Formats: sequence, C-alpha cells, structure tokens
Amino acid sequence: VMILRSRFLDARRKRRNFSKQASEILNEYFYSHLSNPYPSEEAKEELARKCGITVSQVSNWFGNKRIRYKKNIGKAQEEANLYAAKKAAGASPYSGTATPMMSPAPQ
Amino acid sequence: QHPGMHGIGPGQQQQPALPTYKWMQVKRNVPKPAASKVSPVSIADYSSQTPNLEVQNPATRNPCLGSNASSLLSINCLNTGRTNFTNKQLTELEKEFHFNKYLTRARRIEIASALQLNETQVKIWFQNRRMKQKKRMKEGLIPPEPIISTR
DNA sequence: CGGCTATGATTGATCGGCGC
DNA sequence: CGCGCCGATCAATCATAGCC
Repeated sequence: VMILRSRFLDARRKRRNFSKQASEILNEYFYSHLSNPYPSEEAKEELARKCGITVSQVSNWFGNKRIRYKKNIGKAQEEANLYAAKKAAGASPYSGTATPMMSPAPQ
Repeated sequence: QHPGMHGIGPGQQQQPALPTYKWMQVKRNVPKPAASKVSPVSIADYSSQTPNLEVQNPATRNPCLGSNASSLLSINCLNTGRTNFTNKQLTELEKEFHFNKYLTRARRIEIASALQLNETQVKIWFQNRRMKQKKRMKEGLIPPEPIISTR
C-alpha cells in the first residue's frame, strides 16, 4: 500500500486548470475535427501558443478529451454539436489569425 | 492520424448530430493477461481482423511481491494488466537507467530476473523511460541529471 | 467546511511504422 | 522474418481544483 504512496513523490501534480479561454480554443478544435481529433504536431504547437500552454499539455488535453468523450457516447456528445452549432453560427470565433496549418491529417 | 481517419462505421445512423467515428470505437487490446476462458475478443470487433493477442503475456504477471503485499494486492495484480511496479523495482530500474539508457539482452534478462519482471516489461519500461526523458528535455529543463552544482 | 465531480498529469502497455 | 526502438496513443489511476 505504501508503495502506492510512491506516486506521492509526484509533487509535479500541482495542476492549475487551464483558462476558460484556452479550454474554449481546445474544445473548438476538438469538436470541429470530431471526425479525427488528432492534431498534428504543428497544430499542437499552434494550439499551445494560442492557449498559452505547452505542447505536452495540449497532447494531454486531447488524450483525456478523446478518452472521456468515448466514455460517454450519448451524453456529452450532445454537447458536442452544441459546440458545432455554435461554431457554425458564430462563423469565425476568432478572426485574424488565420491558421492554415490547423489540419490534423492532410489527407 | 494513422489507422482511424474518418468514416463512420457501416450501417450507422446518419444523425447529423453525433456520428460515430472510428476513433471512438478504437478498443485497445486491454492488457488483461492471466484471466481465463472466454474469447478475449467479442465486444465489437473494430473494423476487421482480430490480431492474435494474448500469447505474449500468458501468466507472466508477477508484480506485487517484493515485500509483504497483501493478498488483496496480489489479486489486484493478477487481474489487471497494468502492473504496479514497486518502489524497489522502480528504484532499481531507475538506477540501471542512469547507468545505461539502453539495455543489452543479457542485462535485460538479469534485471528482469532480479526484479521479478518480464523481459518485456523491463524493455518497455526502458523505452518509456527514454521517451520520458526526452520529453522533459524538450520543454522542461533538467535534462538527465539535475546538476545541482551551482554553488 | 465536507463531499462530489471535473480535469490535468502520469505511466504501463498497445499500435503501426522503421531499420537492421 | 523477427526484434528492438520510436512516436503517438490508450486506458486506468492519481491527486487536486473547483463547485455546491
């Protein structure tokens, strides 16, 4: 049991939730690429910059998001199109910064 | 961006709302060793063939040993594919890692035996460890050694 | 202030691709 | 032809943040 306390040494696990804005950007990308929510390395860097977090954190976020999204099918999913609709209606949530390299998988 | 690009499963409904994409159905061969009976694959065969599986980690789930280890833990170890390395094991692996970032077959066998782990587990641990160090090197700082020097 | 849920991070292990 | 490694990801879990 105490062996489990080993994780305890992970003082690193001092997290801070991402800003509302960062979450918004990440969710936007996720739901607008729901068919393939696997951002390329470049896209991750782009997202990381916009969110003010590291690329690793972006990776963690997508990893958690994908897994947790799957775990609900039929629940949060509905909130998915909420985002989709939101984007569709809102047209360009964020203008200016045209991100040409935000594609996950260049077919 | 490799295996599961897009494409909804076969006869899926077409609700413009929440389509089910392949990535959502990806089911990894969850590491469930020991176990027994029943075909490991049954719940939704994702798009095609079912790779061999198992064969590689039959009963070699040792973990929870070292010291004491309650029976409760042992049960846990036998049922879960995710091995919980003990502090001792991690310490030894870490020590070895600092000595060599890469293992030789002989060394691997030695360590696996000493720590009561599979050769595969040792191999994987080193691979993960290397990736971990690389990652920390990239963003974090503190490359390999927390050089404390500085006064 | 306690309890519960949301969420970021960690990590053993898998998947596909590569080089030898 | 198989094996080890890489890079990315999965899946389960830990521990805390944050809301009620």
